[in-house]
Order: sequence, then structure tokens, then C-alpha cells
Amino acid sequence: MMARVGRREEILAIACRLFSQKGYHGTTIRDISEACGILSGSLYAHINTKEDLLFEITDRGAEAFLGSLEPIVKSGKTASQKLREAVKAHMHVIEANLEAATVFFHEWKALTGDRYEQIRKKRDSYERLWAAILEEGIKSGEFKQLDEKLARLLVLSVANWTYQWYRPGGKLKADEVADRFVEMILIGFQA
Amino acid sequence: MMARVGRREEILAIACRLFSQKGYHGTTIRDISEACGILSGSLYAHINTKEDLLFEITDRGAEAFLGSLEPIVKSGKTASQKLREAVKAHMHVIEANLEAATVFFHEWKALTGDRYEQIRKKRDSYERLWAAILEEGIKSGEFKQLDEKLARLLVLSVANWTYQWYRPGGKLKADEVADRFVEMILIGFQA
DNA sequence: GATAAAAACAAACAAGCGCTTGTTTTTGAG
DNA sequence: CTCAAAAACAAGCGCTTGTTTGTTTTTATC
Repeated sequence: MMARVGRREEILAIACRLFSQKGYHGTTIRDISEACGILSGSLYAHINTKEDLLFEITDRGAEAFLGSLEPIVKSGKTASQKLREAVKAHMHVIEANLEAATVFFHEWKALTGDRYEQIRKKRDSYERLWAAILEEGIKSGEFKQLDEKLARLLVLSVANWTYQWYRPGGKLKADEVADRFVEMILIGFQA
Repeated sequence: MMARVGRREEILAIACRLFSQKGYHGTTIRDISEACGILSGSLYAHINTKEDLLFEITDRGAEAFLGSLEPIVKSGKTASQKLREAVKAHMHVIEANLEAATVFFHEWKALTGDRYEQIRKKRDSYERLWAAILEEGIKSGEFKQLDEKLARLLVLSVANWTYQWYRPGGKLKADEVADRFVEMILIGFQA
């Protein structure tokens, strides 16, 4: 016999949903197992520890964000184009997996030891990719002579806050939101 | 004899610090009492429940943000001036009480029942104050014909993400950050 | 220095926590 | 139908959780 490959994914998805709703520390192993329709002990045929679940969810989230941004930064487009596509890519990752994105942004600090460090490093890498886009735009004269750090913080604030309000299936489509955000960032509010 | 008025405040400050560091569910009553230098049971001479602590911290946070923004919205200044002062006021609240702001933004969802609703309403009120500034600027023609909702989300993203990176005493002064953020928002990145 | 409020201790409570163990049931390929 | 792997159960481990209770110590005031 073979293990149903889907079972573990199912558990991850359920844990992801609960972590995003009630937080990691606010979710118990019994919450997860109950939502799976099994007893709490039975979960441990599929996982080693509760923190494994959190790590796997956040790590996949980190990889999704990194993997979507890397090709854009490496492309030969202009900084404005890269910025636009970066925001779009970021929104698409959130759209495709809002719950995992929420856990990634909101719960990753509950990780301990080496796993905390691993995710922290991936977050840093992600920020550096954004920094590269802004540095390029500032250096080439395409953007104003902005303080790169503050410009990056502004863009990242917009990107990183998205999980708090964006709801797939709502009126606002991810691509449209991204386009308008980038437009506002590029040309400003002032008439 | 009279109760030392400072004792309860001390406990609140310690709980605030721990909640901001480890989260509400990640902090135990024994963590708090130990940091206070007393036994866990002794805490209950000063508080009724653990959630009381969270509520008092988040409610004070909400009031601080609301109280700082209200007079600005009501003032007779231009929308741009209001926007500038609003961002400054927001940053000042965070600067003056980073830990409480962190708990307010990050842990308020751990509240239950009526208290959850109370804080949610205050958060809504706060967003509506920001909306008023943007609506005014758009209506008067001072700002471009922006989608008000998306413009508000952009500004709120920048404001609400601040607690994640701003550190009082660092190189960046709150007023300076606010000025540069507003400048970028008003006139955009494009050269 | 007596007094009473305030603050702390000492000890424990019921409930819930993450997780382990040994056993039984379900499953699907041969 | 057989049989072994996989998945679930049943029971409970040691520990921690938020909180309560009754008692003692500290504190400021008269």
C-alpha cells in the first residue's frame, strides 16, 4: 500500500487556514485534528511537531514570493516596468494563497531557533530584491533622487499590508489593484 | 492605606512589552508575573483576567491614534497639509509607544466577543478619518481623480506597517520619515 | 506603635496543552 | 482473498495553562 499523497497536503491546508484565522499559538493540535476529522494523536502519523506545520507553511510562502520576484528583477526591463510587474507578482502570490500569505506575514515570528533564522533570511532576500529595483531606477535617473531605504519601505508597506485587506473574489482584481498602486506610486497624488 | 497607582501601570507596561515580543497567546500569566517579580496568583490582585490586559493596551492604543488624528481632520488646512500632519501624528504615536502600537496592530484580533467589536469599531473610525482627508483632496481637485479606496489603502499601508520597522532612537527621526513619505506619496517616484 | 488597606505568598484547582504508545481498522495492490 | 502498509483509534503521559483561595507580609497613616 502507499500513503495517500494528498493527506498531508490536506492537513497542511487545514492548519494553514486555522493559523491564519486564530494565530499559531491560538490554534491547538486538537483544533487541527478535529478539522481533519481525526483524533489528535492520529495527526502524528503525518507530522513530527506542530512547529513543522508552521515552518512548512511559511517556507513555502517565502519561496513563492521569492520565486515570483527573482525573474522580474533579472529581466532587462526598465525599473518602472519591473516595479509594476513586481507588485503584480506579489499580489498574484497573495491572491493564489491568501491564507498561507497571512501566516507567512503574521505568524513567522513564532518559529524558533534555526527555523526562525531561515525564514528571516528569506524575508531579507525578498526585501533585497525590491531594493535592487529601486536602486536601479534611482541610479539610472528613471526615478527621482529618492532615499532608497524610505522608497523601499513605502513600496514594501503597500505590498506587505495587502494580506490584511485583499480578498480574492472581491470587486478588486489583483492586476487592477497592482496597476493602480504602481500608478499612484510613480506619479503621486498631487494634481 | 492606598493602592500604589503606579503598580497597575507597571504591570500593563510589562504585559505590553511581552505581548509585543511574543504575542498575546505566546505570553503566559507566569511570564508576566515573573517579569513583575511576583507570583502568578498575585497578579490577580491587580487584574481580573489576562484578556483585560490586552483590551486595556489595545484600547489605549486606539484612543491615542484617534485622538491625534481627529483635530487634524477637523482643522481648516488643505488636504495636503492634513495628509502631512496625519502621517506625522501617526508616526508620533508609534514613536511614543512602539510596544503598545505593536500590540494594537498585531494582537487585537485575539480579543473576544464585545471587546473585539469595540476595537474593530475604533479601527474603522480611524480609517474613516483618513478617508475624509483623501475624499476632501480628491473632491477639491487638490489631488488627482484617484480611486479613494485604493488611495486610502496605500496611505494606510504605509502608516500601519510602520510599527514593523520603525525604531525610536534610530537614525530616522519620525518627523523626517513622515515628511519624506508624504513627499513621495504626493509627487511620486517618476523623474 | 497600632491599624487597616494593599500586596504578596503558598498551594492548589480543573482544564487543556503537545505528544507518545500500543492496538485496531481501512485500504489497495498482488 | 491475502497481506502488509497506512491511517486511525483509545488511552493517557507529564506539563502548563489561567485562575482561585486562604494566609501572611509590607506599607503608609493616625
